[in-house]
Amino acid sequence: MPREANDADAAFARTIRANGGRLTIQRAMILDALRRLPGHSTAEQIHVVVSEDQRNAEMALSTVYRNLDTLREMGLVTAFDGGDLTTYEWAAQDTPHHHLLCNGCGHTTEVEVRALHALTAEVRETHGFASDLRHMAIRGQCAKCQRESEQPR
Amino acid sequence: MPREANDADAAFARTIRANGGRLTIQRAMILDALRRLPGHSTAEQIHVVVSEDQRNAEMALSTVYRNLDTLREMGLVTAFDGGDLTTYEWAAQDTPHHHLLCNGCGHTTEVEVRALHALTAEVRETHGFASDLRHMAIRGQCAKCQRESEQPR
DNA sequence: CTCGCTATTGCTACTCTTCGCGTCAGCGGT
DNA sequence: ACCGCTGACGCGAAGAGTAGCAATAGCGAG
Repeated sequence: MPREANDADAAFARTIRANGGRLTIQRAMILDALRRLPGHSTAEQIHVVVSEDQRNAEMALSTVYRNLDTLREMGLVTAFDGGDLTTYEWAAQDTPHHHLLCNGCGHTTEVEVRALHALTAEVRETHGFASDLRHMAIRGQCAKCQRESEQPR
Repeated sequence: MPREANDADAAFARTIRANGGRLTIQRAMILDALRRLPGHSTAEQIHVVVSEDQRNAEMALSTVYRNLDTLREMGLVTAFDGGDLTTYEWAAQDTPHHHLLCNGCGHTTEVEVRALHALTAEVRETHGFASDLRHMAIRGQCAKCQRESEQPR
């Protein structure tokens, strides 16, 4: 067992307790699955991984959803609703990025946007709101769909 | 019949046809409902309004959803998924605004954010993406939830 | 180590939204 | 004014995600 894992586990437990939560086997298993899965994963995928890892009992799908939501509230997980499925990602290993979501074709592109610092600052000053800009969805029209709608048949 | 209505109807029909769509009675009725309903409305509310207005046949709820989605793709309607229900708004009468969505209490606040111009510009230059910033969701923690998590019990 | 409080789990029922498919009706062309 | 092509409608059912509730199990206190 590498040392990192223990550190991460400890930090995980600390954060959960700090929010008045409990470190259950289910949550530990979800943490594990999230660390194992690269990038965005759906609740269903996480459920499958967790079910394969038969260290303990099976887990209800609703428990997966519930915990992902709880962990998101605690800031340990980021969620992104891409119009179709909702995907989740372990916040610690998440390189901050954003999603360009095309209204036309529904395609999403991951990008990094520098201009968001100004946004964070403005929202904090004017509303005391601490924005979490990981996984923000920016709707609009991608280059391809723009061309198509400008030159109809 | 005021003149505006006819103008709006004509523009509506033009936009729909330009996108290869057809102006059906159902779409006209939804347009009407959206103009009548102030601010954000759910598909269910729109369905109710449309059903009261018995000019024509009833409309299936799935038709309401389908058309709202189609109109959104055409840019005539803006949609916002507030974590619970999805709300829609007639784009023409929509004062551009954004939503601060708290991860903790789930409360949403409508705001206007000036810093978004820079974001639009950056995304257009780097990705050729025409962002539609009406109804953007900004996740984070509201002032109240920040205080609560800083001073636990 | 044991006890008790209460957060969490599993199950099931339910809600919101989308999909598939057969039928209907805009709308462009004759 | 009539035809035909194909987009749109209605209906029924599937899918994703949530809520309610009784039973279970963390975790802090004694």
